[in-house]
Amino acid sequence: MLFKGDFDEAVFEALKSLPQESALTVTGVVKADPRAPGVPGGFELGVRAVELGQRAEDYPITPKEHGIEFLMDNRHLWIRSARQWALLRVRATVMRAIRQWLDGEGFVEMSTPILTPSAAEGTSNLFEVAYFEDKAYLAQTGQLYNEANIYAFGKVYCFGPTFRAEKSKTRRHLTEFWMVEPEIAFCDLDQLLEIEERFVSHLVKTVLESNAQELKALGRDLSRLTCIVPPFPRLSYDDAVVKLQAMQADLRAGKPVLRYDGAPLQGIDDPALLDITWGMDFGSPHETALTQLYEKPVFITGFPTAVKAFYMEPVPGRPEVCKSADLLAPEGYGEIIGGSERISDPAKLEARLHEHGLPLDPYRWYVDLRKYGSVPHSGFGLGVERTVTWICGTEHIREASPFPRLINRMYP
RNA sequence: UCCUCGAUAGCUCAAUGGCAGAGCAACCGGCUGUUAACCGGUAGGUUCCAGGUUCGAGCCCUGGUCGAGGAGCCA
Repeated sequence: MLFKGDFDEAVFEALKSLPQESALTVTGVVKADPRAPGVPGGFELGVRAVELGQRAEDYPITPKEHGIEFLMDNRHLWIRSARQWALLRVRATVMRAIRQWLDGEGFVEMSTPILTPSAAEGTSNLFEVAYFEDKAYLAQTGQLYNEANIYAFGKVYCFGPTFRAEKSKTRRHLTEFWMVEPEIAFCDLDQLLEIEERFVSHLVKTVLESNAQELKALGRDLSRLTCIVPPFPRLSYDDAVVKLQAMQADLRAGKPVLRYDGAPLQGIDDPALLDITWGMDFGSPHETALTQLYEKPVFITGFPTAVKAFYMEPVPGRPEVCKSADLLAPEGYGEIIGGSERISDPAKLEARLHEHGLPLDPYRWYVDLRKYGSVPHSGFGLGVERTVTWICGTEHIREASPFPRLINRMYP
């Protein structure tokens, strides 16, 4: 805060004309003033002396609305803006809380490789890189390696960037994103879900404690976060399909479909988007609809074995479904966690590889894990940017990463 | 890969097929407890590219390029 009386008229005029984002060193007296904005706010600096560092010229981001292409071209400057600044500070809190909670629960952090050998499972979703005379692929999961790690360390997690070469152009997809993947020995699906709901609740609670001002700056409705405590509702895939079919029928009949709080369902423009029969995987419209039925995140359990990965344990007596669970964030945000109990029997695993048409050779080490002291085990992967997007109540995932990588975006 | 929409001043957007416009930013002046301030003035254009229709195209047609939203796939 500068006052005219504290400065020579000419100096005051010169300072006043400094362009936005010029660099200054200021000296002054800190004082409390309720009118002062910012984070944490309530304090301001009565400036007595100013030393000019660098005078900025034509700062591109002006105090008005900008288009997304322009802002993304100027991402290196956009992160200075209040909203982006708040969002990225929440992201840092989430990343800290992830390690804090897992370390406190006795998990051991294990790095899994980012450069991985030619995966036999379709490489269309993987980024290929030159590896000397050979080819390598950027990892899209560390899970298989973590299954090896648990037999040495019990409870482990890997936490790092992961890569998907999917040609997705939606508000939920990045081609490079951060994922934390815990894996636990002697753990079945029910126990896994208890870990997940405690974990996610801790992340939300830590952000509420650490970033109240940031959430306020983002305009987040805090009541949507303070309610995030265990237990989370569990909905079987079977029941979810029935619910979706009923919702679709009501929409088609013009009957109101209500959210958990009694307000009308949002975001389903065409009832045909909710088409589903048992056996189909969920698309994003299905997640959008289901998540609005609950105040908290909801687990969808027991997906059809056919639409899920080969390593998921089939349900005893009902092999057409597997011990899998996705966690869908509320308010239409959708999947933030995918998890399952893994097959622990070597013969069963080999049979599943065969059913998926996968060669045994690249997975020999993975099958080995079931031959030497195999135990029931489970794990999950949580997407950091999706979680931050949900906690912050943000429209698009690209703002949850400092320098997001999207299908059409590598700069800056 | 598919569907929908879009591209005009530095930025955000207007403009019946008939002179290219506004707000913000910049620059000049006024004002000061402002927070995307306010008042007055100045300057700012290869209307994405290549063709075509027309007396005349920012606008209509064809083909591209780029972007946004969505689908599929997924965290």
